[in-house]
Amino acid sequence: MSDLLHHLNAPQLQAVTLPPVHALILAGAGSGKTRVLTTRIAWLLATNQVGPAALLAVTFTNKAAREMTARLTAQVPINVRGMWIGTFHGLCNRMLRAHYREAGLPQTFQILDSGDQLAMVKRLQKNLGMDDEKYPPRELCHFINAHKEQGVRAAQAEVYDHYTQQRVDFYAEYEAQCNREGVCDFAELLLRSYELLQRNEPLRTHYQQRFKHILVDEFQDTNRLQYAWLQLLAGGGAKIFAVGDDDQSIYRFRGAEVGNMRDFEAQWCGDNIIRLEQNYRSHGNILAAANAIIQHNSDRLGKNLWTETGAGEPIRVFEGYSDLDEARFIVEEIRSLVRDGVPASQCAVLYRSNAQSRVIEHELFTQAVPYKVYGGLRFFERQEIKHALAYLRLLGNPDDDTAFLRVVNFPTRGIGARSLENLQAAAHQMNCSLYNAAASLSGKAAQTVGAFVGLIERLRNETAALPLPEIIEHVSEVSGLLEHYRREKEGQERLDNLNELVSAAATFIDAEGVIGEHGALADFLAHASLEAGEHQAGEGQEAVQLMSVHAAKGLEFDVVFLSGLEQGLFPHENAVNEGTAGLEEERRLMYVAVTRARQRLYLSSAQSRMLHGQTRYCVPSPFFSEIPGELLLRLNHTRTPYPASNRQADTAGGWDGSASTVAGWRIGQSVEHAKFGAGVIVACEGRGADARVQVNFGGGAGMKWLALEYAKLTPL
DNA sequence: TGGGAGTGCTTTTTT
DNA sequence: AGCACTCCCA
Repeated sequence: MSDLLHHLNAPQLQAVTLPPVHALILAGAGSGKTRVLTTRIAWLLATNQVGPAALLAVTFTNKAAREMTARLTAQVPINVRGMWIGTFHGLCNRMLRAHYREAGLPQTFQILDSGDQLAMVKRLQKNLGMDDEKYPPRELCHFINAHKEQGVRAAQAEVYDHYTQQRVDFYAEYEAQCNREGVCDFAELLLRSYELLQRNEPLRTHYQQRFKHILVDEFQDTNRLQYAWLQLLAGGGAKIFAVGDDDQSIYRFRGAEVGNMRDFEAQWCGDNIIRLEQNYRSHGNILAAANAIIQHNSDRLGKNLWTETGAGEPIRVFEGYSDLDEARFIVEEIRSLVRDGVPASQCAVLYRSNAQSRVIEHELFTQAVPYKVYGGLRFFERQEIKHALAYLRLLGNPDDDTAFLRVVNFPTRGIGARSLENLQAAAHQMNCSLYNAAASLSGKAAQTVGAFVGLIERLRNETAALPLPEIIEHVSEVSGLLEHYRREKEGQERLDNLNELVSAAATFIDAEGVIGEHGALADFLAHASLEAGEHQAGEGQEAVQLMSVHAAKGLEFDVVFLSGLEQGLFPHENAVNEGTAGLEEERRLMYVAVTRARQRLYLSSAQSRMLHGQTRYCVPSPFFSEIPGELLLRLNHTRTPYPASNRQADTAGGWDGSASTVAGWRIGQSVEHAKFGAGVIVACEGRGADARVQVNFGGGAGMKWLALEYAKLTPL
């Protein structure tokens, strides 16, 4: 037990050993947040205050949940299998599986991932004859999800004009269709679990009495519904131990409400606020920069990171002539760092948007530096995997129209669009699933679709007694999936992945044991939806790590390159257009990025950048000026420009009629305007009296078109 | 049915 | 520029 608490600092110790009270732990970057959370759990168990069943610990990602479980197992000799440790979605899924009847769900209900949801929306839209240009499917998905995340059902949704009326009506249709098919989207898992607890008094009392301690990770990322769910569960006296950092709230765009922290502070936790401000990760200069940046935000709960480590190196700043030049600089630095013994995997290149990775990847590739890119397609999102899973879903739940349509004609079985239209019409009329409507078809479609239904029936019978991995093998073979990919020219990788799916199922069985009386299939499918699997990147390998700033949250590296620090890119212009709230979130993102670095931080920008197929001329990010100058070491202009011949140089008179010079002004030139201040010319147009230039004045005035005849510009 | 051409979009992302 | 998606034709 003393071992448990031995290495904690004073505030950490205080947090870990709090009596049973609601508490908010404000944990700065690198302050030992996860450690405090798991040690708190371990301490509660080790001191016999509660048993494992009385604890609920919730995270946002499966990775975080796994890490917590692993650390806990190392700290206390306890079987964590029965404990409620998991993601919000995972725990809600667990609750709904356990009480599917009370929740009004079929026992084998399937989970729609975002892609499935989008497909469902498109299909429904078509069936309802809804204009998909006026009502873009993605926007409808967002509309539905946003409502669910606010706890609002279609019946309660506010309608203020025809446009919302249409969307609310659609939301109602969507709900009805999900219920017919017996499927839940992600937000539905949460909302339905919440409603179940709210409406079902015995169940609510059961869980309220069972859980004595509720521990929440990354509390700043909770949305309204998640917060309400926690409050409901804690309604019977359980104590909420919430760990979070309002300065690292970077998911506002997907519904996270930092306001939950304030509310929790005001309504729940009273004076039980503990700040973890000692940082064990970064050198002093890096922390000083981070603190200086975040101080420009308003309405913070307030926190100041400090470290016992020395100031360390200055922050290196580089301004490239172009994105290519910037990339070349980064890769040269990395090569020299690696020569000096820094592991490549301890070098990370971060960027605001994924599109920026291309140039850097290209340069790394050219210089033969191994690298890994995070982000992109994940295992369970691959086409061949989704196909195989669709067959499996149909075995468990034939009413799953999304799965039905995905594979009814894959591999091709001569079932064309006409047949499917007829089938959908029939299903609509009979108010039943496509699968069940198949029998009512006539003509050729009756044969082809009938054969497909026969195939599914046959597969279901043949696999009834098989273990899960063998079910998957059998279904992949008999459905023709394997044969299809064997014939395909580039099919080997897909075959490998299907093999991998079989292994994944075997691993799953071993790890989880067979849960649920209906066998492992439904559990495995839920697992596949809830945990889409690893991104391509493999951790720990000797490769430079490339990722977006968002993806870097929670990670740390010896050396961090933060690239593309330009007005409009970081902070992103879309965010800036959202006003102060948008800009402040960008600033938090900047804060997250900076605090990823342990020893050395590079901040780089480019004067011109290829974006959406066009060269853009850029002004350095306003975030530069928020860092005290004495922390910075400017490396600019110590090198010669990257040879222009390596990319076509700007020549006067663009092919599309635009110009790169006009009346003596040229793109890229720095200018000063009496009213707007300093800026850079980013575009030229017209001639004579019509001559205009577009100038980027950065944070102050933004982009402006100026008529040269009137505007008073002076070269800088 | 499948591929080739044409069109439009483009911040961040977990479950 | 690059990618996803749609549409149309052989």
